Amino acid sequence: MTHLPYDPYNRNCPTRKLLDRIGDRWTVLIVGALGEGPQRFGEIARRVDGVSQKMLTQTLRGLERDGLVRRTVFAEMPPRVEYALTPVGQTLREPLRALEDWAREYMADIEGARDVYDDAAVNVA
Amino acid sequence: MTHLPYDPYNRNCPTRKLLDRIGDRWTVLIVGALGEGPQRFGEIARRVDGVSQKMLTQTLRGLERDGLVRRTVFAEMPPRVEYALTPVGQTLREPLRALEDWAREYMADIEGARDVYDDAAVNVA
DNA sequence: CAGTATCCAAAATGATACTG
DNA sequence: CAGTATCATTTTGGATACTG
Repeated sequence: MTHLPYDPYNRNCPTRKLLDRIGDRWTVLIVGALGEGPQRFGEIARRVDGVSQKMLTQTLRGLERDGLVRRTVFAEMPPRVEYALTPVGQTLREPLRALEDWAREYMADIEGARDVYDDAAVNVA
Repeated sequence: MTHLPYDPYNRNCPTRKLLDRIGDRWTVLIVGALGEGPQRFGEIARRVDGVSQKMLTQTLRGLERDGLVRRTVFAEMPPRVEYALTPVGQTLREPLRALEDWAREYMADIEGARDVYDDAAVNVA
């Protein structure tokens, strides 16, 4: 029995880890927002529709921890904190953009298929 | 005040919907597995390390509903059911592969940064 | 402004037992 | 084999109140 070329399906493979990393509701959106340039906490909060303060803080901390985002605190009053993608963080933009492009091209099809499927189910019920 | 070129951050934008669609623990992995060819339920279950029967069924049903996967039941005994990506499902492979490539290239960096960050935190504590 | 601390609700996932 | 049904649990996320 030969083994697979590689095993993205085994736990602890890189893909799996990435999924754990970006597979939450906010990470991808926040990286996307920061892709347009460094921004302050409040700006990101306003831009990413629906994030709570808690989730924004938590997600940014996680990204900082992983070296994808740099956090700069200016010793001013009132406080100013700026977030920016690091060079590694920048590299994430491209694959995420590919996903975004896919979404723009196909999500309507998906929703169409979904409606058809649900209608069929209703007819059966 | 000009508006943004497009708003992937607003609820109900395509990107947001895609994230809702694939942003769970199993969808991406299962699509990846099916990318290697049509497979039976049990094969997928064995290949995707850690999926429970329940989650596999649930995820496959969702993908079928959205027109990304086709489910074929053979009237045999014991039952045989084959899952395959639809043409639209196939198109998802490319952006997902981009993400996979990124993971293979950068996840080690991420984990390194994470260790550094955590060590620093410990020293402070 | 940019957080932190708590508490709580809801959603996602897992374990287990059973079936055509 | 390929599911379904149910229950328990683990995560996640949101609301709210408070602070340097």
